[in-house]
Amino acid sequence: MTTSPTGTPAAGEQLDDQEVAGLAARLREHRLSSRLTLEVAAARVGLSPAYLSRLETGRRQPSLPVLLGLARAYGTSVSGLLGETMAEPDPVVRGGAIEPGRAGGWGYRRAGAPGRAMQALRVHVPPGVQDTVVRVHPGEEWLYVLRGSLRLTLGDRVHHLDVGDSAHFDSLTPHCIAADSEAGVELLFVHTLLQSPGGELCLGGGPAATH
Amino acid sequence: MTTSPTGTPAAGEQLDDQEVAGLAARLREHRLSSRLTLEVAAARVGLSPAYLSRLETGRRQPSLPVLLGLARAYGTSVSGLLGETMAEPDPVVRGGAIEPGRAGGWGYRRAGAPGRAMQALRVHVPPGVQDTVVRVHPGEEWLYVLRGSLRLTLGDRVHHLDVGDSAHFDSLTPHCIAADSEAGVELLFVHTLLQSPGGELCLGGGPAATH
DNA sequence: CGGCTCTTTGCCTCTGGGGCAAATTTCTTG
DNA sequence: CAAGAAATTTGCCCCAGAGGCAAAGAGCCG
Repeated sequence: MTTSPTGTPAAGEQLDDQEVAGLAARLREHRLSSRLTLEVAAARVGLSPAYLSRLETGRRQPSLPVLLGLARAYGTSVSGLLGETMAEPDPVVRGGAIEPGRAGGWGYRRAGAPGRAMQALRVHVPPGVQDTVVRVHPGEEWLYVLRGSLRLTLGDRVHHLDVGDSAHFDSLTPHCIAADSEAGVELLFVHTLLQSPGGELCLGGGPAATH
Repeated sequence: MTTSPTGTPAAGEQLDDQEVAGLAARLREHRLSSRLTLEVAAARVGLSPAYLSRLETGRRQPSLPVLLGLARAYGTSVSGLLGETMAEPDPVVRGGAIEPGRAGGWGYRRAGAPGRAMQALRVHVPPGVQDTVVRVHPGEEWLYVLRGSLRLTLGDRVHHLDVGDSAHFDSLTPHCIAADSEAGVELLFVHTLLQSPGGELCLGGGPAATH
């Protein structure tokens, strides 16, 4: 891109140096933490050490195949290498605004864009409660068991979770939860409503354009 | 790669057609679900419609900058486009010990499925850790203190959270966290990535498919 | 200092990203 | 059904840049 061969006015592009610089750093970090030499690492991915050096110094940027190869070689994901908000060493940097979450009660609160929201609740499910039929809607759900044990049914599979375990699933999957211990179960529940970029919710049920 | 100019025996490379085919499909899927035309979408990312078409039909593969641009434009992450949902039919993640992270002494443990819009981690922040400069990005974050106490700075305000407290805020707010107790602090972290451009495509009197 | 290993840099080649414009297909309408 | 308009695909071309090789730096140790 940048400048087109024919002399294009060039469109808005530019590889967030931020992003790329990070990539370079991360690549080196990964290699070093594995105590590999450029030569060895390069061989692993099928590259020349010289080129790998350039990648790590940010003077070149890998093509997709190479990027994938690197990710695989280092046992990470591409997004990991790119520092895309994911479980990665450096990215673990966020903080939060305080919320008057009262102990024992709920720590529920909504913030930011009203459109798409993430909601978090602390729930206590008493023992006797029968399966809760849960609505299926687009989005994701995540939960973490704080106390007691939980029986989680996802689709046709039943999972058993104890303290410290967590689950992450698509809300479209039919799901229901129930306590699996005498004293019931206490858990943190976070869910989002969003997904699908354009979202078709705006086009009413209409068949939208006959085809 | 492939074959070296000088005549290299060629290293092991090959873009998992699997992966690339998926990318193409996903690109199209995203664009269509946003009801955008090649032309519009291409303009958005700064590409020519023709090229975008090629990407969506898998006859070309995007360079890194382009890939990033596309991900941003469609409100997804690169890993999303690459379908890095990673083998994970099992949505349940067991507790287990937190691994001592390398970067800055942070320790974290993924507590949810990777490659989704919502990410969950269990993090351990050691006591001495200095404030971490945090990047601001669109999305929401939520955290819950499992053990220890936390000092978090949100914008210019400093908050103090103890076990059981939680916080929920917009990721755009400059924020950073630090342990506020001897033994550091352990917390659950959940965050989402949102698409930047508000969904203005389908609301209001938009020409949405007349007919 | 002279060798040894690891990393960076100069230089060169050729692949393939990517634009433009024409061709083709698809949906509308008169 | 043909004329038109809009959207997608394809032919063609060009050059930026991926990526290899080999030589030039850096550290290290005896």
